[in-house]
Order: sequence, then structure tokens, then C-alpha cells
Amino acid sequence: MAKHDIGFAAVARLAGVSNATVSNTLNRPEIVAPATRERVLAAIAELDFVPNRAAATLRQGTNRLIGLVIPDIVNPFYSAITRGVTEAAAERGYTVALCVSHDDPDLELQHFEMLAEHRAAGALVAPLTADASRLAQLRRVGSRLVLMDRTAPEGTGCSVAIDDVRGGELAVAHLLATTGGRGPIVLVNGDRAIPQCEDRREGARNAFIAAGIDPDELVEVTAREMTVDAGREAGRDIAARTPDAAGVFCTNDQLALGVIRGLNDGGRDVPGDVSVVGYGDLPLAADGRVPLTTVEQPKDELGRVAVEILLAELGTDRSSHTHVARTLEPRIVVRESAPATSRDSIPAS
Amino acid sequence: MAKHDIGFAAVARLAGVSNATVSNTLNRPEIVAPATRERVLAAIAELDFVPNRAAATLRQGTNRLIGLVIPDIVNPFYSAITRGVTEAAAERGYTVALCVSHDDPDLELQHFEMLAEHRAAGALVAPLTADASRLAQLRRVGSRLVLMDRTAPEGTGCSVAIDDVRGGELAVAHLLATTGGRGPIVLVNGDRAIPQCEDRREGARNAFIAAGIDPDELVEVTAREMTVDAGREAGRDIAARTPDAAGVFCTNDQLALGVIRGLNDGGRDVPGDVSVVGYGDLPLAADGRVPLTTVEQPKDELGRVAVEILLAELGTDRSSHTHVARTLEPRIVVRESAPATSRDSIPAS
DNA sequence: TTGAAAGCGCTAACAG
DNA sequence: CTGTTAGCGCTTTCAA
Repeated sequence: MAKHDIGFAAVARLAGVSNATVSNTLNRPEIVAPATRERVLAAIAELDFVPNRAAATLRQGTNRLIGLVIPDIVNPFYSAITRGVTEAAAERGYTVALCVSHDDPDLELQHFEMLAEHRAAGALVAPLTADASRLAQLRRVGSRLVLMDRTAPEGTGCSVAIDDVRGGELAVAHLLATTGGRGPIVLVNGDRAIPQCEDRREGARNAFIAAGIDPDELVEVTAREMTVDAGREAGRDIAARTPDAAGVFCTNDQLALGVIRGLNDGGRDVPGDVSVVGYGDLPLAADGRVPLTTVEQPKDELGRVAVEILLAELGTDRSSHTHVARTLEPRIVVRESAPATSRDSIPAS
Repeated sequence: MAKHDIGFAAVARLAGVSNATVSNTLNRPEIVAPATRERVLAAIAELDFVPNRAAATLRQGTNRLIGLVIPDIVNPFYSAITRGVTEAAAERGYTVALCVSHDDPDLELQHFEMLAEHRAAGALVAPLTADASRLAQLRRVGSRLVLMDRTAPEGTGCSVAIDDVRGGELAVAHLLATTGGRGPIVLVNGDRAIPQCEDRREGARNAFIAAGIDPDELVEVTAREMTVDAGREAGRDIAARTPDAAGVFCTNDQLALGVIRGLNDGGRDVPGDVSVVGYGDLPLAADGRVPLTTVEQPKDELGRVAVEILLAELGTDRSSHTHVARTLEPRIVVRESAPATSRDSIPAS
């Protein structure tokens, strides 16, 4: 009885079937005769049997495990993505290995090493800073990759991202429609070397063009950081230098919150005198003293779609696989800081 | 050469050693002669060899994998814990399987099932609602458990928690010391059926006792929810019914933020007329219009300690193991909403 | 529809 | 210090 009291063998013996039938019952129940299946299931329950995934992984060479590699779990943007990923993965019977990279390439590589050792099915990566070479390196590590919040260069791999150009356009179109030329529109942006900042700006300019206005009329202010404090400075600055500003678009919510305060410091009321739109729809946007109109990103969906893409990719064979680069649409959430007016009832664009 | 081009065998052949020596170089380098070790390492690098953890897990019966089971990853309290856990785990070569339970016992059980299949070394669980029977059930699933943010009943298992009684005491001691009897102190609390609410209240009362005041002098207000909106209502209420209040302690930061606004609505200035203390030190506490004095919980440390306890437990054998129940100390962070005064220079208690 | 059997790649005695 | 060897528990042909 030595080797009969553990693993499939024990179940098989109790159910009076073979090892293989136990495996089939668990993995391809449809090919097992109902009666047999019942007996096996009963034996499993009886023995409190828990299959050993390590054995399956060893045998199959791959694990139902997805690596999720993000720079920071405390950041609400990434934690929202993470929620989408964990949910989608759990629904499909996959386990998520959470790897926090702190944007450190060495740590990131270490995480990939571990995922490879575990024979993870693949990895979902949200790189903070990611030059092409770093990405190429990651791809080389082996497991299949889906890039999140970044579009993979043509033909290099799969990715899901949120359309930031469109988001900027939505924000400024709203401002244009609701302030109706009452005064200049100001863009408070971070460093344009950051792709998000550059894209959102481009969208802002597109909105001008769509409205038949010269995009150079957009007044641009660069904050030294994308924080509440830097936003406040920018807001004061605007109150002083562009006192007739009718609307301000900030490329993130922290900035927007600060700008409102800075504007107040300078004696301007929001939304009475100036409308302010943020970006990201962080929790703080809804809870502030003046609830923020902001561009909402479908972060949850980003995560879910990333899982879908990865699992779809698993079906295809490595060589003959066409990469997909999905883009998700942001949405504007209108709150008090930049309220709707009758003019806005026809959606811009 | 069939079986020589993969796994330890390939490395062993290239390095001119045996299988076992490869294993030893990787797992117990100190017992391998330096020269041999070098040769093996060189071979590994040469072949881009990635060891297969599944094989090791199968052989050893246990995986260097820790399950982290939390109700919600978007909640900043849990994401902060998660950060601590992922960091501590990565430092020790463990992988973290993130399981989000949404406080659903079925889902939670499913996650435990998966962890068991993976032969996880153990699990760290932060139960939102957890009656004894549910915990007992989890413990039965097999893998070793460490409870987080909850103290395990005497002798039932390991746990790490943050001392909420102490936190409440710190908050109210600060209020007492800085308002010095100028007026009543108000407690804005949630439902006392929630252990945290009950504990923080107890601490508040302890602070009264320590100051030689009858704890029944603490004015208690119960908010219908622990949200900004409910806090605002409570704040208005206080302005109307306890106009001479000198200090308010709210059992979370959302409540505190709302209370400040409600107090303002009622014409009371914070901190001019009233000091307000929150609890939790969420990001919104520091960034609000009036930066919040609040009780900071060492969430990161909670996560790190949980990992340490689990890994320590792994060393001991199952039967002869004494459970540890660690308690972490909160700390008060003084900001503008309840500033320090000279009277406060001597720490209360 | 079910069974027999050959490994998957690694670890841990044990022997040398 | 290094080598030999016997599995860990599952999947997957192939045959019955």
C-alpha cells in the first residue's frame, strides 16, 4: 500500500480506476463516463485530496501563474489595475504573482528570473520608465509579455494602453464648450519628456484645432513636479499672470487640486471664475472640497484586458503570433470644478 | 546526449560535475569547493540556464510562495500592507501570490484551495469580517496562517495587529494636552460593532482617565458611515449642538475631512476654534486643504512583520510551535488641523 | 472509455 | 568535497 495513500494513486485506488482516469476527471471531465466521474469525485472529497500543481507544472512545463509587474502598489492607478488583473485571473483559474519593481531595472529583472523559475505562463508589465532596450531585455527573459499603460512599438509585442491624447482632448473640449471663449484656457503640465504629459498636451491642442482655434492660443504652464504643492504654485502664477483665464486643464489630479488652491490664494473662485479639469479620477478628486471634473481612465478594464490578451496569446504558438495593441478610451467625469453648461449638452467631437 | 541538453544534467555535463553538485552550488554554495562552484556558475551562465522551481517544489513538497489574502487592493490601508509584504518576501526569495477576497468567504476559500495546490509555504490573511468559525475553517485548509490586523485568539495561531486602543489614546491625549480644557472633546465614531471603532473609543476614554477626567465627559457622535459625507453631517451637528467643542477625534481620516468641512459650514474654524484629529494617515490626510493631524499606523511594518512571523514559523515543526501575537504601535502625526502647543511638548502618557 | 507506463527536473540520502 | 540513485505526483501517448 506504500504509494497508494497519496496523490492520484490514492484517489484512483479508492475509486477503483486508474491514475489516468483521475487526471481526466479533473482536467477533461467531458471525456469521462458520468458514472466513473462521480466515483472519482466522491473519492476526492472523501480523501480531502488536493492535487499538486507542482507536479502538473513540472510535467507540462508551464504554470497557471501570471506575473504582474508594477512600479508601485500604493499608487491608486496601479492598485486599480491590479484589482482588474486579480479578478480576471481568478475567474480563469490563474494565480497572480505580484512583483513590485519600484522602477528599479535590477529588481525587475530579478522578478522576471523568479517568474521564469516558476515557469509562469507570462507576465503583465507596467513599466514606469522603459526605454526600448529595457523592454527588449525583458522580452528576452522568456515568458510572454503584455505591456500595460504603454503601447508596444509596432510588431514587438502585445500591449494595452489608455488613449491619453483622447483624454486631453476630452478635457479641453469640455473646457472650451463650457467657458465658450470667455477667456484663455491654460494647460498645467508636467515634464513633457513623460509620454503621458506629452500625449495629454497633444490632445489639448487637438481640441483647439477641432474647435477651429489656433492651438498656440493654449497657455502652457509647466509645474516643477506633478504634486499638490507644485500645482498650488502654478495656480497662484495663473491668478497673477493670466487673471482672465476661464479654464485650466491639469494633466493630473494632484496638480488640479493644488491649482484650485493657488487660484483661490490669488482671489479667483473655482468654478465661479475659472473651471478646472484634472486627470486620472483618483479618489481624492471626488472627495475634495470642490469635487473635481476629471478624465477617468478605465484602469480596472486595463487590467482585465491585459489578462485576456495574455491568455489568448498562450493559445497561439510562439512564432506565428500576431501581436495586438489595444487602446482603451478614457471618459470625462463632470463634477463641480468644471460644471456642464447648456452649451456642453452636445458632446464635443 | 538525449537528456543532457536540459536541466541540471546539461549544466553538470558542461561543468564536468554531477547533478548533485549543481544542486549544491545553487542551494548550499558553501559546501562546494570554490573552484567547482565557479565552473558550475560559468556553465549556468553559458547555457542561460533557469532552474525549474516546479521540480524542486514537487520534490520538497513546499513552494517558496506566500499567499497574501486581503479584502481589497485599492484600499490604501491594504495596499500599504501589500507593499510591506512584497518587499519583505522578495528580499527572502519568496514569491507573493496576491489573492483579493472582496470579503467573500467562498472566494477566500477558493483562494486557499489554489494556494494549497501550489503547495504555498503559508498565507497572510487580513480578514475584514472574521468570525471564529471562518478562521478555524481557513486554518484547516492546511497551509500555515498569519492573521493580519487582527489578534488571533489565545493559542489559535500567529498574528500581527496594530494597537488601536493605544492609537485612540494618543489622539485624545494630544487633544487634551493642546486644548487644555478650553472646551469639550468630541468623538466621531463609526459603528461600535466594528472592532477598530470600539478599540479606538476605548483608547479615547483611557486618555480621559489618564488625565484624571471622567471618561463620560467625552461627547460621542456616531456617523452613519465612515465617509467624508457622513463626517460633514457630523461636523455640522457638532457646530450646532456642541458649539464650545475644543477638539474632535474622528476614528478615520475620511470622517475627519468631512467633519472639518461640516464645522466650517457651521461657522467654526479649524484649527482656530476647534482641533481635529483623524486616524489612519491616508494620503488624503496630508494633502487636504487643512493638513490633518492623524494617527499613523505602521502598515508597511505590519506586512513585513507578517512575513517574518510566517517564515520563522516554517522553521519550527508543526506540533511543537508556540504562536506569536505581535502588536505594533501607532504614532501620532501632528499637522495643522490639531497643532501642537507648548503644553504638548511633554508627550502624553 | 479506460489503463499502463514513461518520464518532467530536481533533491537528499548515502556512499565514496 | 563529489557522485549515484531513487523517487516527488502528475500528464500523456499508446494500446486495449
